[in-house]
Amino acid sequence: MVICIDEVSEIPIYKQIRNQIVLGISDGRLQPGEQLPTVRALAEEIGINSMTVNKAYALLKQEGYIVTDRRNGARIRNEFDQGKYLSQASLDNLQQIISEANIRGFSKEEFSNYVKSIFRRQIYV
Amino acid sequence: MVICIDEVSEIPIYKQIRNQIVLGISDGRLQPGEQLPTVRALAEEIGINSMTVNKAYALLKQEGYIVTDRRNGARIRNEFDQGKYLSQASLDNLQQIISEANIRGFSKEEFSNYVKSIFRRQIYV
Amino acid sequence: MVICIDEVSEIPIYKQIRNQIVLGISDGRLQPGEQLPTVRALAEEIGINSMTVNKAYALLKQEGYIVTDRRNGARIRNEFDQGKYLSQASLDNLQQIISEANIRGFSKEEFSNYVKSIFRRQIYV
Amino acid sequence: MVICIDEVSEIPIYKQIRNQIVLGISDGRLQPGEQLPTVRALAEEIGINSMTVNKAYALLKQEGYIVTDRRNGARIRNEFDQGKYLSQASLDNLQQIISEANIRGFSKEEFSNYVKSIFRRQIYV
DNA sequence: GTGGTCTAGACCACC
DNA sequence: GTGGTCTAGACCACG
Repeated sequence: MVICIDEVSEIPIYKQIRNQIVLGISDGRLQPGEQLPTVRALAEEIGINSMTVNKAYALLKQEGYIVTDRRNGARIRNEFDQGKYLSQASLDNLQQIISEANIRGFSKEEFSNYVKSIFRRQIYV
Repeated sequence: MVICIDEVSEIPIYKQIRNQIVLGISDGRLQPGEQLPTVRALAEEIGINSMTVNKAYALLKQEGYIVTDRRNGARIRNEFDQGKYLSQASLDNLQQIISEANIRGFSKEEFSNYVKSIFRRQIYV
Repeated sequence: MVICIDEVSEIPIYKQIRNQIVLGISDGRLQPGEQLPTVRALAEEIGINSMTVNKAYALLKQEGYIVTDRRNGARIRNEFDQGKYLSQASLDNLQQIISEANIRGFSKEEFSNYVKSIFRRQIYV
Repeated sequence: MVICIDEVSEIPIYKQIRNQIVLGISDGRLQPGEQLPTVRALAEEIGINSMTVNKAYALLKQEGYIVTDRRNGARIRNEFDQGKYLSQASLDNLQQIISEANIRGFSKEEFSNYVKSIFRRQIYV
């Protein structure tokens, strides 16, 4: 999977990496148990410092998306908690987005359909 | 409308102010055309630096939520573009939230219903 | 409060800092709401890199012991969750320690009294 | 006795082996004088590098839990020093755990009872 | 080889 | 001024 960094974005690089890997897990480009590139390899590929990749991996590990193993490097977790909850931060974000949508003229049904149109299990096999 | 600052939050204060005003517009606590407190008044009321309020107002103006004129200070915009679109930043955020939801076991329908349950036009008259 | 680093210890410096601050909170040398030295100040005082202190503070923040505030730097949290639980890591550690005690001849009562003798709310006023 | 390795754990494998053997001695699954599998056999059984098992055995020997002789391989020590003391490392760990417990609302008596509830001589004969 | 830690020094957003 | 982020390069424990 290719990681793309937007250097002018105000989102820190380590978070961009984290976001794209979460995205990859969600849409199936990254399969459970799949091997991630090593910290050094990914750093070199993107052209950034390995500490930054390290921080991204540490965050993903802390959030439970990946596991790190001294032998094999980092891997996508095998099983995820299917608890159907969102983190508080995501919930707050969602509330803000809904406010924006409301102001921009979305009705409840329109926005719900809009969300549905984005939500797709895209399995890349 | 009362603005509440969470000093502990990772979200910068100026963005908290912006978020709460957008929320207020969305749920009707702030009506189109309504006058906002002056930068100095709001800063004093909250107990923060007026530069911070200034920054929040500048952001709101740039995003098209408020208008300022030299005589009357800041006011909520009279009419909003009902174009039914989201800013690119919100769209990116939404995509991330949906990814998280997908990984946590939400189905498309479950999540869309979840969103619907949060989306409410709360008109405070 | 004085932070003392053992340079030859196998415990990473950032964790030594974290440990000593938790200890300080527990025995009252650090009061709820109390100001911590800035990242730079503590780094200089100890004679280490500020990134290392940064990492210690980030860990303490993540564990809920301190809060950071863009205006005032880092402070001890005001209120702690009194849920009477231990982290899984501490529980595992405790089990190991108890095994060692058992092998070294402690009876259940002796060890429990031993623990009691260490457990003291030492309020330094 | 079965040794189980958690590949995801942050605890190095050699220490996991050491911990489980100490646990086994404590609860009686490993009897004084009992023969341990050879380094090579255990490594093969667990499916890890024999250097890792070697390191675990070296640590156990250094801590006085096992003895090795050239002919018979490794054996659990026949008699343990019943001096009712803990290693400095364990003492430090215990102090940290008690701090955490104190902060989380445990009283001295509650925690000592909690410890007592974990402390059990489980003799597997 | 891997991830984890640390350094010295820099820049940034926020307030 | 603060904490947060990033870099370039180093060393270490682990396996």
